[in-house]
Amino acid sequence: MALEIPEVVIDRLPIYVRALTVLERQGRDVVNSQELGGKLGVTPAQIRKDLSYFGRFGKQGRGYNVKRLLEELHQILGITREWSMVLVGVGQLGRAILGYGGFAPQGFRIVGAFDVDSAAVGERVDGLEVKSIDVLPEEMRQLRAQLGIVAVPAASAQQVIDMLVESGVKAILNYAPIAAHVPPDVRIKDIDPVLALQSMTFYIKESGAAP
Amino acid sequence: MALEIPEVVIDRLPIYVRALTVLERQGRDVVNSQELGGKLGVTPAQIRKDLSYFGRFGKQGRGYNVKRLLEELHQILGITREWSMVLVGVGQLGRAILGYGGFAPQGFRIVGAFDVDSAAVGERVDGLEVKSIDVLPEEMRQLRAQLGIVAVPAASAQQVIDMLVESGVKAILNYAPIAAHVPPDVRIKDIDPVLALQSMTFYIKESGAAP
DNA sequence: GTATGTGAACCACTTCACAGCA
DNA sequence: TGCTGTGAAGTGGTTCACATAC
Repeated sequence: MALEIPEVVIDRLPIYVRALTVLERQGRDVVNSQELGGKLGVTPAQIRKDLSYFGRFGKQGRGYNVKRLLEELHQILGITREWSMVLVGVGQLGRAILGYGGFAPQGFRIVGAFDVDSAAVGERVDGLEVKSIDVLPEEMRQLRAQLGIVAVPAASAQQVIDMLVESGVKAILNYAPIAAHVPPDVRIKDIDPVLALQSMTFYIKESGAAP
Repeated sequence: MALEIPEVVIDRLPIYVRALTVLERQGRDVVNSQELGGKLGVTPAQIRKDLSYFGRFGKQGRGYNVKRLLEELHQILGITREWSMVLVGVGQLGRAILGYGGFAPQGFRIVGAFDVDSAAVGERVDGLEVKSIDVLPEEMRQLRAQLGIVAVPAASAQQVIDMLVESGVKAILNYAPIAAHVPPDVRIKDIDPVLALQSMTFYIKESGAAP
């Protein structure tokens, strides 16, 4: 159980969780690495190796107990508990994030919403009062959110990220189209659909007629 | 110019484009791999190696001409032209995608919107009439969209993806939380903020107090 | 003098293949 | 017998370091 687990491995664990959750809901007791791999487009060996970083969760000749493995993965990823998040940027994108129903069922709750635009401040969106970005630091002392979501324009994103880091946030989900700088103890993941599209067009650029 | 360019390389090109676009707007003529790397959190050697797959765009002793390199990258990625996309799923998430202002400036246009829900069909959202999923195949013959965006619930996502593939779509941006199966000639990229969050909590799970 | 382009060396992740256990 | 767990082998990507060009 070495201390150096590749980040790619950690990135795969949530997809295992997702697939196992489906299996559990279907009432499946056991699954083997072959079947799980088939569903996810991952080789069976990959799955077994990934899991072996954390322990021995399977039974030879049978496979993995779905419920047991799911619990272990929850534990490993730290998603047995609820996580509080603050959102910065309550424009069109920010509102969509606030309204997104996919976070809550997985234990991620948005507990604060902030914006620079004084027009938005004071407004109530999805049950949350939008606060001024200026009060972020003091509000954060109450909220104690460990996660931040950034949904501001590129121009102000780095500044907002600095404020979140300053306020003690340890992980950031960044929707702004910038390569942000954060201290080494802070995690950041970018969500940028345009980048995804731009890399896919490379592979299909010869095919199909232009409009 | 080998035929086997690593996918990771292709995935980085759009971030180079993004950074170079900013530099161009600032009126910068030249940039070297050191500076560009600093902005992006990528080593200078990485950038040079990545670019070397496609040609020699730099000048020794000087660096890269910003405008020239940007044009080359646009060409490589196939983003000199406009791309048409169809959206399937006009729920809360789909509406947010339709309203998202980040696609159009990069040349990605949503030209069709579809839904299973007959209540949504016929409605006009962001200037587009929502059509029934049933007419997707025939509509696609007119629209000739090469890209598809999937914003339907997990339960129907694979089915929708199959239909898009059937209709000739060659790349899919998938917002549904599933590991979809597509033929080898079809590209797919997933956007799932929950997965991003769940992998970050691994690293921060010891820190901070629970609510 | 300075920064690119690139083989070679290095490192990290994936896959293999089989011993070991249920 | 069947499938896990895992060292060892293999593969692919990154970094080095320097010849090359401006």
